[in-house]
Parts: sequence; C-alpha cells; structure tokens
Amino acid sequence: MSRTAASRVINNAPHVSRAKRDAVHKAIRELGYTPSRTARALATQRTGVVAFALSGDDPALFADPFFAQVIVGISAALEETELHLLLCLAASDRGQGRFKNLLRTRGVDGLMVMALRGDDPLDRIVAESGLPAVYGGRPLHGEPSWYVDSDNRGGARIATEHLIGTGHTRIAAITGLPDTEVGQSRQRGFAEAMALAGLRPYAVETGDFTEASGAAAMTALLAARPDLDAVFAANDNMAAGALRVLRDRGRRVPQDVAVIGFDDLAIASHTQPRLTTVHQPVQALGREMARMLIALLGDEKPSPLILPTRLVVRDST
Amino acid sequence: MSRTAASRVINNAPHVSRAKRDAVHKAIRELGYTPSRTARALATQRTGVVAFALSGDDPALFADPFFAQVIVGISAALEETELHLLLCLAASDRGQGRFKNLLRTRGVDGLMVMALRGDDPLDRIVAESGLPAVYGGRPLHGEPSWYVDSDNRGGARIATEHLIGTGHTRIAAITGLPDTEVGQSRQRGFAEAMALAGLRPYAVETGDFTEASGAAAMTALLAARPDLDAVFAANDNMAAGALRVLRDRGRRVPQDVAVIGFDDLAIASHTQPRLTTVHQPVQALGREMARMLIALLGDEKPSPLILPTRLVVRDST
DNA sequence: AGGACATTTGGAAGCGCTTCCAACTGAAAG
DNA sequence: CTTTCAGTTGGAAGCGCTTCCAAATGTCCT
Repeated sequence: MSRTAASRVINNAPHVSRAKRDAVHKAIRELGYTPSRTARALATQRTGVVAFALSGDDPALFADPFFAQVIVGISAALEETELHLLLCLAASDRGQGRFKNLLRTRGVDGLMVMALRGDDPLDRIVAESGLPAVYGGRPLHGEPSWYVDSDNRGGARIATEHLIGTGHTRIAAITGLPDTEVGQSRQRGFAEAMALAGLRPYAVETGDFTEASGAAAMTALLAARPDLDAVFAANDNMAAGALRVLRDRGRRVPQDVAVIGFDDLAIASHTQPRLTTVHQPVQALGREMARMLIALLGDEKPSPLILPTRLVVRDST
Repeated sequence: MSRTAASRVINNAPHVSRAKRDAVHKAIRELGYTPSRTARALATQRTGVVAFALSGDDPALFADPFFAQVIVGISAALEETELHLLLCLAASDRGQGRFKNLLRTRGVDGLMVMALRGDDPLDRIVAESGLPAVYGGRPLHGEPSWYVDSDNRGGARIATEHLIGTGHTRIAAITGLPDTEVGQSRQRGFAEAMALAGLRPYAVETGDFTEASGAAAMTALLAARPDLDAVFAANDNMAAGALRVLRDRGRRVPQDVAVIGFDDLAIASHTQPRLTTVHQPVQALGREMARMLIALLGDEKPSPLILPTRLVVRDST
C-alpha cells in the first residue's frame, strides 16, 4: 500500500479499486492517521484559507455591529466549502505590515476587503499581491473588477423621496465621510432626489458615521436652520445622534422634525422614537462577497453585484 | 551562498557573518524573493495562526456586538506578535465538522473558545485536539486550565446591592440562560446579595440574553408581581427589552421601577432612559485571552484570570 | 609559527503531502 | 493464445522551507 494510494483515497480521486479504497480506510482507522493541512497546502499550493481585511484608522472600527453582520454572512457562505476565514484588522501600521506579509508569503488563497478610505494603503497592498480579491463596497478611486455593494445612491434617493413625499420641504442632510464611496453615493442620492423634486438642500453638515458626529452635526444644523423640518442622515448611528440632540432640544420627532437613517442596523429599532431608515442587506453583502470569491477561486469570472436597498418606515417620519 | 544562509538571515538566527547577511539581503532584493509561509510552517511545525471559535446554536450569535469587541481586543494583542487570527463560527453541525477538521489537521497552533453551552460539543472537540486552548468565560462543567472570565458573580452582587442601597425592596430578576456559567453566576450573585440584605427575590423569570426574551420576562414579571419596584436583568439586551415593556405599560423608570443591566455594551447608553448597568471589560477580555494563548504557545504556564466589573450608574436607577 | 578553540559555512536530510509517469493487472477482442 | 486497451498501482520527484552536522575558516594565545 503506497502513499499514492492513501492520498488518492483521501481526496477521493479516481483510479483506486474498491478493495484498495477499503483497505486504506481501514488502515487510516487503525493507525489513527491524521493528514497535515500544511503539508497538503505546500504540495497543492493552496492554503484553504481566505482573509477578510478591514482598514480604517480606528482599530475599534470593527466593533461596529455592521461588520459583525458581514462576517456572519461570509461565514454562512464559506460553510458550503472547505475554506476557512482569517480576520485581518489592519488599522495600525503594524497591522498593515502584518497583512502585507501575510499576502506576500501566500498565507491565504484570496481576500475580501472593506472600508477603504479615499487613498487607502490596503488598496495597493491588495493589488500588488495579485491575489484574487473581492471588495465590499467600492473604493473611492478606480473600480475593482470584483465587488459587492449596496445601492447606496438609490437608497438615499428613496429615503429623501420619502421625506419629500410626507410633505417636508426644509430638508437638511448629515452626510458621511466624504472620502469614502459610501459617503459620496449617499450624498449624491440625496442631492438627486432633492433636485428632482425642485428642492434645494436646506442645510448640509458632514459627519464621520459615528453617533457623536451625528449629534454634533445636528447641533450645527439646528443653529444654522432652526426651522428645518426633516433630516436625512447618511447612516443610523448618525441618525441616532441627531435624534438625541433633537430630544434634548425639545423638538418632537416626527411632528416637528422627521428623521431618516440608513443601514437598518439593530440600533434603528432601539432609538426613541424608532428610526425610519433604509434597509441594506448587510448579511447578504457578506454572503455574496464570499460567494464571489469562491467563484473566483474556482476560476470563474463572476460579475460585480449591487444589492438592493429598501425603505423601512418606523416612527421617526 | 546556500539555502541555509538565506534561511538564517531571514529568521535572523546567529552564525551569520555581517558580510554574508548583507549579501543575502541584496540577493533577496534583486531576485524579489518571497518566502512561503506554508513551506516554513511545514518545516517548523508551526502555522502562525490561532483560531477564535464560537459555538452556540444560533449562527448569527456572532452578530452580538459583544463578540466584535472581544475580537478587537484579541486583534490588538495579536498585533504584538506574528500570529494571525482565524475565525470559526461553529454553530451548525457542518461548521463544527469543519472546525474539528481544522484542529485534526493542525491548521492552527492554538485556540480561543467562547460561549459554551452546558454540554457544548466544542468542549470535547477542543479537548481531543490537544491544542493549547484558552476559554473566554468558563464552560458549565469542569474548569479548564486556562481561561479569562469577568467577575460575573461579583458584578451581579454590586448591581443588586445598588438596587437595595437605593431603597428598593421588591426586587425581581430576569436571569440568563441557566445552562451557561454566566447565566448561573449572575443569578447566584443576585441571590447572594438579596440574602445578605435579608431580602427574598420578589420574582424571577428566565430569559436567553436576547432583547425579546427580556421583554417577555418583564411582561410575565409584571403579571405575577404588579407592584415590583426594581428589576435586575442579567444583561443589557434583556434590560432593554424590559425597559421597552415598562414604557409601554406606562411605568416610569426609575421612579416606579428601577432597572439595572449587565455588560455595558453600546445599547446601554442608547436606551431611554439610559441604562444603569455593570461594566464588563469586554475588549480586555479578548486581549487577555490572546495574551494568555501567546504565553501558552511560548511554553509558559499562565494562570486563569478574572477581570473586575464595575457599576455604571446612568438614568434607569 | 603552531595549536586550541570559537565561529561561519553549506551539503544533505527531513517536514508530510500530491502527482507525474512508467509498469503492471486483468478483461475483452481478434 | 496472443494482442489491445482501460483501469490500477506504487516509485520517485517535487512543493519551499529549517536544521543537523561535518567541514572550513578565522582568532587568539604561547
């Protein structure tokens, strides 16, 4: 009985007689044989591992429940395969170095990348590695060959149209980070909807997608335009911050001011009043990223994907 | 110039002259040489990867922001090393199979495990693998050699004492899953504090750490003991559910009923009123788990660790 | 200058798997 | 009873690194 036969049986490759196959199985059982993933990886030039990398300057960015949902989606898809998931939080320089090294040394077969800022270094690292990579959301500059994104622009439009449709005219916006594709798309969707309705943005403040920035922006908005009657926030966190400020200032939501968010994360149903928002299929985003990568590894050439968003009306509008 | 020399230089091992060292570096640069992580792993019998595994029957359990925080802590600690993090969401049978296989084939050097239910299969899988493992929180049966846990019992006591100290006597509890160590410890801490004060639990309902279960429990509590004046919830999610029910029923918090939670996750400061709770250092929990594992891999024998909890008074008490 | 010792060097043997290829088997065909 | 061919079988050569060990070189002292 040869190594060859054993190998064939384990990978259930052809050219093994029934008898031999059984014999090998028996031997494996008796010897308590355990294959080595590493040795196999060396021989096949495949690690069986893919990475999910996240950049952004804040190392705790990952604490945003958004990413946890993405991971759940990714895991669900990977579970259909033999691939395992490596998590790279590459915020710091050191983290980026480690990540770069991981790719250089071919520690993974492919990658999924998210949260790229305007001129994200991750972008270069990924490109230089030459590894199959799918993006979650698009980077700001240059469209990658493979990505999965939500229809941010469309979502922002329906959100704004909802505000307009419910009779609001003095509509302000709290936009997200301007050096991200998400930030820009949502801002653009808002602007388009307003223009289409013949309205002009009543006021615009920029946030960074955090609740605190939403609160700060709301404060500024209120100072500049005390009589605004609706606010479009580019994500739920910022909407929650805005809601808090409005409550503190005694403005009733939605009677005095309507507020709409974006994402539909858990926080949206925990605010008081519950937040009307645009639902983005976060788990599906992760799932589709993983599927796309799997396809890529299987030498298929999938197409980029844009996931639909939809309005979820609750109590803040 | 030999492979040997190259290897020595790369791992900056001793027994290499300065001249040779430089020569190798030059060659590496000129040839654009890239070492292979897999080959090195095969030779050294070390993968340079550790896993974080999570069980529990719900595949989306990971979506709980709690774990995201743990991961952030783990990543921070791993960043000090050359270790990478593999994420195993082993909820389903298939997931567990994959995990088991990962360990059998020595795909990782060590592991961190969390969220073990009463008779969690992961427990066995981990034990049988013989790999260095540190637990986050203790499993229900049998104390592992290495774990990091929060002082759940102590935390529940200070929470309850806070309720008692602020003049409440008809104190009910919403406990967590009884087949988890956390669930039991917090329940025990509550019971102890009550006993110490000469009080008896006014009513007790069991939840499963989700917000919905907290709401259901609160409803039951209200039905059984309409005149209760305080509620200890075994975590923030359930406290949030309780808060919602109380608000719907027109009970004022904290005037009519005081509510206290446990964990101090983001949700605690988003509830209305903001939730008084017991802070548990979640990120530190992850960090210490990772550090402990690193020590283990370095052939040290660290001691189990119990992290302190502390009261955070907000507006619900 | 010669010997004792420390340091540097590279050949070669693994690490545990896959896979090419040549050799072999047995059954169907001539 | 050969010939042919499809299907099996295992020897041997990698995959790309580390590390043991023996040989070579260098250093210092008398």
